[in-house]
Amino acid sequence: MGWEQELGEADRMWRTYIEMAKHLGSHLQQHLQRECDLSAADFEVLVRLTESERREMPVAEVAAATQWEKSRLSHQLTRMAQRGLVERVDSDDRRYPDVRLTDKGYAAINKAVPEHTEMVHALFVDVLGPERLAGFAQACADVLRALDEHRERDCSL
Amino acid sequence: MGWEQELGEADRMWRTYIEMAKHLGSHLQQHLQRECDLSAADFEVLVRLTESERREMPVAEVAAATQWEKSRLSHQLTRMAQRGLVERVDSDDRRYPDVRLTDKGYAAINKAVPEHTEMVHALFVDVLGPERLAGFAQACADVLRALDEHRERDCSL
DNA sequence: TGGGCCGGGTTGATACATCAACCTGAAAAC
DNA sequence: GTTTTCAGGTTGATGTATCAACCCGGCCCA
Repeated sequence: MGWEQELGEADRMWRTYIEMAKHLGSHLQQHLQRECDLSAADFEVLVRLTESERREMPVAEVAAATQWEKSRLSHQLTRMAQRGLVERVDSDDRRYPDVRLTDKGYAAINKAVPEHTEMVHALFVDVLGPERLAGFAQACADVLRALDEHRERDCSL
Repeated sequence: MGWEQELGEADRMWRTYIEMAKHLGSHLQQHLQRECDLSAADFEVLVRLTESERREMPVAEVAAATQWEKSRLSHQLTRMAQRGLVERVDSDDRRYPDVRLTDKGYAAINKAVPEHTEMVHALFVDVLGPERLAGFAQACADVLRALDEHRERDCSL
């Protein structure tokens, strides 16, 4: 043994971040589930669909927006369709069907978004305040950039 | 529609955080899976077990450390036991068995931790630098505190 | 001493994530 | 015009997360 007792400052800060991310995520998720009967996955798909004027878009577009694997999305859409939140509709190219938000799905997301947003503000935005929030977001952006660079290096090997 | 086009600064910053958390988490997870054949859940359990001198502790202690539900932990331990990473051993009180790190589990975690730590430094700690890291961690701690307070209010209703 | 209580653990069912294999039909190649 | 190719979608299998139901052995109490 040995290393695990010798956590430096930086590692403890990393753990603080992990703790925060875990708790914040599960809190928001549980709220969504209990109050709106939506999983985080449901919520994400529904939000993307509202970003289309016609409440309908190609599956590939949802996949691009969510950055999910195609199979994950397909399974998710099957479950959501069974629960009546969305429906698959054929488009001109029969290979690539569209997904449409049903009225039920529309009602669900319109109830969920304001509640979710309120929660995000209460637990995150308002806690940090404008300046610290900006700094925090900048830090996140920097980490994201580092991740992209790292991924590029990995691919070029 | 309407609200979804009117994202304020704060909401875009929230999304930046969500993006970062998602990418960073999945990157670390994939690395762990590919290089060490460990899931994030495996990793967490193994780390907690190394925090005991004897590589062994009561299930309840692991549950407390990870803050997992008892059933989640039980399922996880079953799978890890099947793969030979841990084993359940009876303690004096037959109701509450202990979990012990096997040699295979010990080897796995000793390979994984340094790699994981290196990755965390490369992608997070070193990207932010000492001052910004401290600010970031402080922000996380504040959000955590807000979460705790919020949860208390919820319970007292 | 022999019920019944009770806290912690396990099990089962369902939802979600991931990987690999497969299907499908439009468009390219011939 | 037939064959090939191929991007994108679906399906199945396995691992993981969560909830509810159940089990079990020590403890309390009569």
